[in-house]
Amino acid sequence: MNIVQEESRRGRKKLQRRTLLIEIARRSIATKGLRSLKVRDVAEAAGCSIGSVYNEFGYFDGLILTVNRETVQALTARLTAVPADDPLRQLHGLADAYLGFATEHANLLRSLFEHRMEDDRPFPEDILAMVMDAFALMHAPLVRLLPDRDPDDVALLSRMMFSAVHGIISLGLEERMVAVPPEMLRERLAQFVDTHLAGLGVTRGNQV
Amino acid sequence: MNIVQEESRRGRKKLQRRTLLIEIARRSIATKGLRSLKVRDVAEAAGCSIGSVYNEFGYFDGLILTVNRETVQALTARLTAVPADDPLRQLHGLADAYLGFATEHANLLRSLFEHRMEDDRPFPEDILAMVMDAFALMHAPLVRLLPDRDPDDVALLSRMMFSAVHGIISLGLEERMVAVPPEMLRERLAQFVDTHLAGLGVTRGNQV
DNA sequence: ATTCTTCTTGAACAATGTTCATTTTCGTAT
DNA sequence: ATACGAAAATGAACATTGTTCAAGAAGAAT
Repeated sequence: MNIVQEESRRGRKKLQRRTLLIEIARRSIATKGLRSLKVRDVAEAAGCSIGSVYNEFGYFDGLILTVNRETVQALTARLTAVPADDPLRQLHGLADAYLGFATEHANLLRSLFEHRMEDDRPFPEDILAMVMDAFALMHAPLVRLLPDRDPDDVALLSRMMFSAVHGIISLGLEERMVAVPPEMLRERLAQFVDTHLAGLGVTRGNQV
Repeated sequence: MNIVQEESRRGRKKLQRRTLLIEIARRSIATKGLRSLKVRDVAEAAGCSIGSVYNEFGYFDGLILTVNRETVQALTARLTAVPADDPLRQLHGLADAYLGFATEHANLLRSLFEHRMEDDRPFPEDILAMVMDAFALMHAPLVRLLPDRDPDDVALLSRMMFSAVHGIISLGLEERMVAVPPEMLRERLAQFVDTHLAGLGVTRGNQV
């Protein structure tokens, strides 16, 4: 048998269906939320048996984790697409990009952060690492804005800032507990970033 | 029959068991997480039938919601216990109290924020209101620190600040995706509050 | 064509939420 | 005290959903 899956006929079909399953699951999570995702629904929608889902992902959580993995990737792609020319604008761009992604894919993002493993199965390392990396994207522009600070300090600072942004957005987007009215969220977020930067001693025109 | 439940013998027993059920559920959530809470476990631990749980709470989510309701109450109690003498110290106290509660009751707090209703049953209004109230507790001290600002502005500001704190803490406490190392969390949080206040133009000694 | 490997299937099982007819409990009226 | 009836408790039965696996189908290798 060929090692490379894409080259064998069998492998192509398998991969094709794997993609289909993921796509179906993602769509379901995005529209109806993680809680109403069911194996049988996914299998039926994909036109295959329940067992095939298990062949492909091992256990049902595996499918969810795969969707989540791709969610971080999509998020990261969006965040890294933010122009890095001006560090201050980049920070705002990052916050804004996160807000945009969270708005458009609220349920997917929730699935990423709220999904708990069954029993005490370990949470996949790679997803963890990817989320960390995404949250570290504020590091580079902050370093440029704060050249005199201890780098370790800035590293923590950037993750804190991103965590704060995450908190504001994730609570702000909950229609349930509207911490901040959605319309205002965008500008408020920008204001928040500015305020915090001001607190860090960064004033407009301070960048390298 | 007596209207007041506490006064009838039957009512006393009923209430007693209700309390027991809640206590068992809370303990289970706190130690093993929301996902592994099962009706049968709760019923068995309480020494009653499954049906009784349903008699008491209507549906299983009802029990969870009751626990969550009491979680917000406990959180609020802890937050309102923070001394209000000095507004700056109060803000730090609130952030610290939240961190303390989140550390001691990580799973309970997660249950509060992560629990999703089945299908599209509406999220209980009262819990929502209580969470909002808790998040508004930074309002009073901020008003004192920023007497010249538009009150509506300060209202939003306070909820944003609390949301930010929430984000930092909830991500920081996830062992899964350690955004900030736990040991440092406390001092970093204080630093965050200070930085943000500085950005708002508040310097030490600025309070009324 | 034959054989071997791999994948697919879906029935069966297991775990869990939910219902409800029956039984039990218990306050109240006689 | 007894009988009656409302309220509560019960748990078997059911519904839903995750999981397994023996048997069969499909594809690759020779």
